[in-house]
Amino acid sequence: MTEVSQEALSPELQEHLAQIKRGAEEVLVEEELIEKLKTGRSLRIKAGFDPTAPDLHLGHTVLINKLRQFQELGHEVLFLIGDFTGMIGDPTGKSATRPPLTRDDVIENAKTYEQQIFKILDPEKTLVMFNSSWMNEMNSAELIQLAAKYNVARMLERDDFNKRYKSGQSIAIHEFLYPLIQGYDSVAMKADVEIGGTDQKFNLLVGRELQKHFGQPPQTVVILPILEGLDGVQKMSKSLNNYIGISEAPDEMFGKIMSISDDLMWRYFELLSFRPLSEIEAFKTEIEEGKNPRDIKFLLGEEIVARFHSQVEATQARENFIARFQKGAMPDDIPEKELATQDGKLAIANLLQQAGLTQSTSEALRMIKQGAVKIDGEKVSDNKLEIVAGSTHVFQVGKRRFAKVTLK
RNA sequence: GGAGGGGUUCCCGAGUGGCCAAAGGGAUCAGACUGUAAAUCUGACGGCUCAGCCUUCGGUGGUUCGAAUCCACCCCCCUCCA
Repeated sequence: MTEVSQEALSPELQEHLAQIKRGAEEVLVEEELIEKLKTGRSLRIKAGFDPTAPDLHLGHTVLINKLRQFQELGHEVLFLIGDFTGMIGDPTGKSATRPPLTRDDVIENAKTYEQQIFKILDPEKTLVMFNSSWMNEMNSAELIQLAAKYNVARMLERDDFNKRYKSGQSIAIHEFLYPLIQGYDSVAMKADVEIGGTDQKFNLLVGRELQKHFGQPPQTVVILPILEGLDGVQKMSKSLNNYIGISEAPDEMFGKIMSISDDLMWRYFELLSFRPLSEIEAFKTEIEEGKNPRDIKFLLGEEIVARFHSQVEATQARENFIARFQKGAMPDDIPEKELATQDGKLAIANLLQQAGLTQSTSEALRMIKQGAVKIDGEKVSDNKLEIVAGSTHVFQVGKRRFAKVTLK
């Protein structure tokens, strides 16, 4: 192994490299990356995204944050939407073949992506691409030639293929094509660097192999960890409902960050904050010396809200949080509803259900029994209470569900 | 084509004729407490005109006073053999 002497690097390059490595699980191969950086040219940074899930959450932004860092260092981001590979679906073992998206769907989803990613990325240095634009041009003979460049034994190195093969579960032939095509994308895009999560490691490495076959220098692979969801255990995902969406309202976003455990907060700081690592270490020290972790969590919440909304809204979100949960105040943006009555009155349980505060009248009755229901701040204990028409009150279920209801 | 295993309430998963709206765990929600929508503890967790009633255990149809549990057919998933 040729050891690259760190001393040979200029301080500027060292800083450059340190930034790229921040939070990254692995950089393969670092020496090659250094060589590329030394040339001083703007590198082509690839990252691939699924065409079906344009609703980004903070988990996705770990990757996007890294892309932004590259942009700040003067490189160009190639944001790839895998509309062709989306037809296959990355093999997970259980997902069936996905319904194909129409051209319009793809364009629509791409727009949604742009709206969201440009809150983080610089549009001037971002190129949005679609892999259908070269894959639709490829004919069967070419596809077979592509397939000939890889072999079954190497494919079976991939962990999930390996497990399924050993345990006798089926692997459809087309599933082998997914890593191949993703790898070929790197060839078509002439990527210098590709970024992906740990679950993508195998696919990213296939890209390197294929580039070599096609006479290109292999891309450097930067592997980022997968962000845990609000529960702190499973990965952040929409289907597990443990996510924070980047287009959520400021109060909601702030509240969700406050709901993560004190332990998980550090993980979020590491992967989501743009603060220097030294500052984050200082926070830890402060807490050890007796500072309330809540106050540090406030800083994280504000930073994230400010990124996707604004500093003003972030400050407001923090103040709202303090007012609502520490002082028990009502929010100032209570949704207003009008409900009709049959005979001039409405039972409390039905009202709560119709106002959307509970899913069913049964749930409403349970909530009353548990002491969770308030009218204008007064706790309700009578589950047969009737509200007369012509009145307006603020109804509350728990600490977070409010509605101002006018009965007609 | 043959043999076998399985489909239970949001998820996992018990339950082989009445004691089953269905154990247990997870998720979720609420209450208490607090330093926060952390942690911890307690409770709730199909629906309704709610001490009662109604609808659920892949689907349809049976047997029975009574079925998630038994029978028939059908649909779907998995494993092994060919």
